[in-house]
Amino acid sequence: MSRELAKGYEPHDVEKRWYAEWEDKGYFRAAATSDKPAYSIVIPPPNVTGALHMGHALNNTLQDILCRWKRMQGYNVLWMPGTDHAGIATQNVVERQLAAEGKDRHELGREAFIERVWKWKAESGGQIIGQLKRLGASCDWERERFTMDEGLSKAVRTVFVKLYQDGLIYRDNRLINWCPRCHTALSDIEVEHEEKKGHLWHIRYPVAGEPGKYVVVATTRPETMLGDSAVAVHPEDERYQALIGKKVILPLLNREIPVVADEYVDREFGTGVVKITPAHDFNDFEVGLRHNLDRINIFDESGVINAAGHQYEGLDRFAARTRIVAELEEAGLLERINDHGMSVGGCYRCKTVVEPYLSLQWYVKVAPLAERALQAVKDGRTRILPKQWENTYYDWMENIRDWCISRQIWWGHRIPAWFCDHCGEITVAMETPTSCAKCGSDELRQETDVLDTWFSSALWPFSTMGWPDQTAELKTFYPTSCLITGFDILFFWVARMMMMGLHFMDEVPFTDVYIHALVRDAQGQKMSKSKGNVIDPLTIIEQYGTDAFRFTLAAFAAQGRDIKLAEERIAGYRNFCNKVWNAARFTLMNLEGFDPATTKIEGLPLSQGDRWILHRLNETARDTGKALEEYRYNEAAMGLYQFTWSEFCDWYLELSKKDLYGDDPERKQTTRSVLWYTLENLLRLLHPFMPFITEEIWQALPKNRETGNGKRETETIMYAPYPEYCEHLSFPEAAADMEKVMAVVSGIRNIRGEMEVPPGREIAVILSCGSQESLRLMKHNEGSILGLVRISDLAIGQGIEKPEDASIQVAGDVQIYVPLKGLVDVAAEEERLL
RNA sequence: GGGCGAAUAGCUCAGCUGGGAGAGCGCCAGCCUUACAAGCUGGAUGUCACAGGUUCGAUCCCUGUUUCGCCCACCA
Repeated sequence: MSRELAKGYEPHDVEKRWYAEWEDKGYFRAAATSDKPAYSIVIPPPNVTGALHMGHALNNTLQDILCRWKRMQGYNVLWMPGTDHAGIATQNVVERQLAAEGKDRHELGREAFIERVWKWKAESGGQIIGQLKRLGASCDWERERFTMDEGLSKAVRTVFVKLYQDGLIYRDNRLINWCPRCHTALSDIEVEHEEKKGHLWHIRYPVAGEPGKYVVVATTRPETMLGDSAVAVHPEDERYQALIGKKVILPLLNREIPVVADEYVDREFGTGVVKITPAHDFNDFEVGLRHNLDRINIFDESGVINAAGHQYEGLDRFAARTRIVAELEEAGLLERINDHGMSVGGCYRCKTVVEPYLSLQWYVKVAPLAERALQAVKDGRTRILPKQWENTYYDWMENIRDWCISRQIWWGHRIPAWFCDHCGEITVAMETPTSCAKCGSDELRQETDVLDTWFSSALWPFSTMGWPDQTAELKTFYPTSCLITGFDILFFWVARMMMMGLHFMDEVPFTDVYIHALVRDAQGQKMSKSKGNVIDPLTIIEQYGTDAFRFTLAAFAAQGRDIKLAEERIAGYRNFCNKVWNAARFTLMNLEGFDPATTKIEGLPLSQGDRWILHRLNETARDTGKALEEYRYNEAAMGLYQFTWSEFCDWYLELSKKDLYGDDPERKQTTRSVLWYTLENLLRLLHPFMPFITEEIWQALPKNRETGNGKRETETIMYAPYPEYCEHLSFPEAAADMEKVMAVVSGIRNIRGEMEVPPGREIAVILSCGSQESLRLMKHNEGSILGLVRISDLAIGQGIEKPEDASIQVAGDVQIYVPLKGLVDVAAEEERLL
């Protein structure tokens, strides 16, 4: 029995009701083993600390569309959900809370702090999961994982131990990027470079033993001079030949440092003399290696000058700069200051300016891993779409440097390495060793560092499926079918999953990678809290409904282009939802007592209009599927929009009234069948995009009783088969004719106005054929009703300027009938009017 | 310094393998028409950034220019 639908679509109640139902019934569940073909996607795990933002909304809408579509196509779909422990980010959140209580983590101690983070996670972490549900995400929630849960921790330890044994993990004391606020090392890609205005200070370094003589060095960071252990010139620079091998006096500290010759120096830049600070500059570090220079670390872990800076000890690095510049000037050693643009690196978590910092860290030797990851894409075993991202991927993989994986924070996977204080042996093992394997001492202490968050997420495609155990899930769902993500984590995540997947599973982690755009505001600005231009997806959902929002995102998701989200567009698709809703109401009103089982489309006496809409439905199904195959979400969405509104609603529903309200029972029944069939299939096509409204209407549609006890093949539209192109419902000639009808009706509109149109609500346009002229337009349609227009279509008040305006040149053979009031002879009308 | 992308109606954007310039919103005019005023009907609006080239034909392909945006890079 059909249910009464409310006059306008009210999303909130519908969304809540159906999501609960789907979840209760276990419709999102994937089977570990199944006869059906497998389709799998792993979610890019959002940070536990996260709240749903536009990026998530887009990313997960696109994934959900694919999952729902594949499920309807009969696949055994696994959408693996979960969250990331987000080391630094999460630690920062909890540290801020502590700060608000006037405490810091060191007061608590490591264990208590970690406990506190877990407590926080239990209480308020994972709100994003609830928000994903609001979005309609059809993840298999029963499988939800966390990058620090027991299974994933085991996977992380296994990988670490194996890589260590393979010689792919090592420790080294070198310069890394250090965040003086987070107090941890960062990998190269965790540093965000920004062009900033700075200065180039030209400083005089007196030559030792030659009073009055000095060389001028140019630097953007005068405070680092405290750590200078040389100045360098180019070996072939004629100006400075005499200087090479001599010593200069480091101003302020009055330390003698050598002048070295190194090809690294650019003669053209500045004065051609460079101060060398091996402990605080990546280039200088290399120069220092070549010339065996001291590495003088002048900062503590907060970027405050340490004892090596003598009289400046205790000064923050920027305060030190100010003071050093002032003192140099006082001493007459500051020659000049130039404005100078430069790029400054900031911590990707807290934006603090990072410091090149000398320290002992753990690294992954990535070159061998990268080679395979590179090859897999070149071979096409993994496709990256849009294709232009392949180059970016290649470029990065080809120039990749070793990955610093240790972090000096507490929240994360603690590195499974133990140091023996007696013999210095390092034991790397799955479980805590009881004694040193080398000297037998039981005084072992575990490494305090934890792993980079991205280390555990690199394992996500297989760790979530139970690896290192050989599970049925791995067998069924690995490699995954597709990964959908933003380009911002191509290096952080995608590239590393490729490396780890190939190394540990010997197979790529996914066959397709679809890179989507960034969501910006309507002006094209990146959304950020500081700019105050953030649009909250949940506010949008409240206001317009999830389906409208999802449809908007899909319609905007053109490949390779950022999305500038304009709120008016969302309103437009909210209207579209309402249009679908009302088309359904109209259909339902006319389907009283209709049983789809009794009237199969095949074999019905279809009118031209029937054939046309069935043909267009058929084409739309074909086009939508094809667009989705190619990740052309916007084309799929736009095609459905056009079909629904401009064809089904604007034309077919109007045409159908003639038959539905007419007195030909056969026509009426056929029309009801076509209406039902078209709407039912349209709902299925729309379902991946608009899951809620389509389920609500689908449930209200008359059920096919053929399957027994009034039930459908499936209880939910989620598992109703996705429409495919059917050869026998292809009526190209009907489509061609209908286009002509539309053209003719438009033509008739041109002669309205000066026609006397009797009162009444509708008229039918009937075309009969006779002459050659009309045959050209209407040859298959003798005597049939081709179009129905409302009386208001024939608006009064607009005349014809010239005969060509009446594009009904065949008017002599065309008659307009007004069913309620009799017949208007167009030929006569035209005669009269023109 | 390399690399990538974009420039189409007032606004936000489609336009995939050269031949019709399009959508939504906004604007103007008219409609409370029993599916829908979150709607219906009609209307106005464009040197498709600029300059060359290829072609019977270019928004689309090629070259160059300009303007924006992004990514990567160790020139102090």
